[in-house]
Amino acid sequence: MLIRTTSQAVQSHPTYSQPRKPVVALAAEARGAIEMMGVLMPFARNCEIYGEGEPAEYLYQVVSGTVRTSKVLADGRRQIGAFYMPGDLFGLEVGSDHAFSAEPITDAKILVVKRSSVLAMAKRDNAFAQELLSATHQELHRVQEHVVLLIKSAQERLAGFLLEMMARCKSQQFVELPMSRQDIADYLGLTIETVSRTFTQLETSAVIAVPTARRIEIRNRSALNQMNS
Amino acid sequence: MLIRTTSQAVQSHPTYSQPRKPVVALAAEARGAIEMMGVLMPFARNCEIYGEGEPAEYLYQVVSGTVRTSKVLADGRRQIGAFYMPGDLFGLEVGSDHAFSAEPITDAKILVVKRSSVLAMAKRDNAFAQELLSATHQELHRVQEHVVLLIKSAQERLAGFLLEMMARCKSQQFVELPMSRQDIADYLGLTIETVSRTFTQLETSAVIAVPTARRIEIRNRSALNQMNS
DNA sequence: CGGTTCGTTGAGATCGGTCAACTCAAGTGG
DNA sequence: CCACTTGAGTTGACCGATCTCAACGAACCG
Repeated sequence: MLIRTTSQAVQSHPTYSQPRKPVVALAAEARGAIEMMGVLMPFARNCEIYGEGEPAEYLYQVVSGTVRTSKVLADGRRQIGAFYMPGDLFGLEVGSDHAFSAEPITDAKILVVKRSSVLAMAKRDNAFAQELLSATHQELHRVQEHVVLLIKSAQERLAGFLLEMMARCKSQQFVELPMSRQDIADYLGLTIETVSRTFTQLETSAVIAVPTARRIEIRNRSALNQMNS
Repeated sequence: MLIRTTSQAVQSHPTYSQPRKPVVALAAEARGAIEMMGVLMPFARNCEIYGEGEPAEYLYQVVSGTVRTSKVLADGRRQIGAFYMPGDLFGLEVGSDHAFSAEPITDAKILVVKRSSVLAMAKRDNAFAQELLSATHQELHRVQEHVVLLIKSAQERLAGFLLEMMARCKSQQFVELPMSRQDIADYLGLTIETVSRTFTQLETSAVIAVPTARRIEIRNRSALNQMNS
C-alpha cells in the first residue's frame, strides 16, 4: 500500500557539512548556557542535518526557519515526526542513534551543541539538568499527542494540525505554513489529495479561508476546537 | 465516527487509594535506589492507578502484572498509550499533569515513588539523574515507534505489535497476551473486529497459530519482520 | 442450566487511497 | 513578450481496506 515517491530528494548544496538531532524550549538561563556552548550554523533548504541511524552527537536549537524530522520506511512511505520552529530544541530523542532524520524545510539557522558538552554541563549544573529533563518531557508529551491525532478522521487530524500551528504563531487569525502539502500529509498519515480535499471542505464550511496554499485564515476557531475533540 | 462504549468501565475495588504517572527500566544501581525510596503496592485489575489530568506526584515501576495507559476522547474513542510490564517505569511522561490515565489490566504489584523524592535524588546523584534522563529517552523512542506503527496497514500494525510483545517475552515461540482484543485494538487504532480478522488472516497464512485467544504461537518470525517493513 | 463477557465471523457501508487530468504560478529562453 | 517547462496543488471517478452493525460461538460463573 501507498508507495509514494517522496518528491524532495536530499540535495541542494548543504551550506555546511553534517552535524545532528531534535525538540523543545528551555528556560532563560539554560538557553543562555546552550548559546555559550554551541555554534550557530546556517543550513540550506532540504539539506540533511542528520540522517536516520546516525549516532546522535549533537543537540540542536532552531534559531530561524523550520526543520522537519522524518523517517522513510522500506517501501517509500514517509512519516514526519515533528516540525521545529525558532526556539525549539531537537535532537533530544534518544541516547545513542537518531530514530529520524532531520532536514530544514526552509533555509534555516541552527544552534548546534555537542551532546557531550550538554551532558557535561548537566553534570555540573543541576538546574540545567532539570531543564534538559523538562524539555524531554515536553517532547514526550508532544509525541503522545501526535499518537492521539493519528487515530482520528482526516478532518480531525487537519483541525488538530492547524490548531497546533496556530499555537506557534503570533497572529490568531492567519497561519503561515512553511511546509508543503506533502509534508502535512506525511505528518498526519494521509495522502496529499486527502489533505487538499480536506482543506477545501473546511473552506466550504467557512471554518477557514485559503487565500494562498501556504496561508490559512482561521474564520471559526471554535469549530476547529470542536473537531479536535 | 467510531463511538465505542469502552467495555471495561473503571471499577473493581481498588485495593488502595490513588497515587500516579508512566515508562522504562533503569540500570541496576538506580533501580536499587528507587526501591529504597518507594513503597510496593498491590493494585486490583482495572482499578485506576491515576487519572488523566491529575497532577503527576509519583513515579511507578511495575513489579508484577501489566499496566496500560489510556486516554478517552470526548466521543468515547479510547487510545492506549502503552503497556507496561515487570521492570518498566511509567509516570515519566510530563512534569506536571498526566496526559493519560493508568490502569492495571491484571492484578499488579507496583513500586510507587514520590516524584519529589526522585527529583531530590536526581539532584544529589548525577548518575541517577542520567539514568532518569536515559529512561525518558527510551520512552520517547517507544512513543515515536508507536507513531510509525499507526500509519501502517492493519496487518503491519498487528505484526509490529506481536514483535513488540515477543521482545518482552522469555519464549521466542509463544507470546502470552495479558490484554484483551479491545485493548489491542485501542493500542493499534483499529476496531476489535479488524484485530480479530487480522489474527485469523495471519493464522490462515501460517505466520502464527492461536491455540487460545490470549496465547499466540509464532510460526514464521521472518514473515512478521517483513510485514513490519 | 441461564447469564455474562469475550472473541469470531459475515454482509454492507464508508472514508480515504489510487490514478489521472487539470490549473496555476514561477522560471527559462528564444 | 510569449511559448514552453516544471513543480505544487486541486479536483474527479473509482476502488478497496477498514468500520459498522449484527449474529453467532466459546468460556466462565453462579
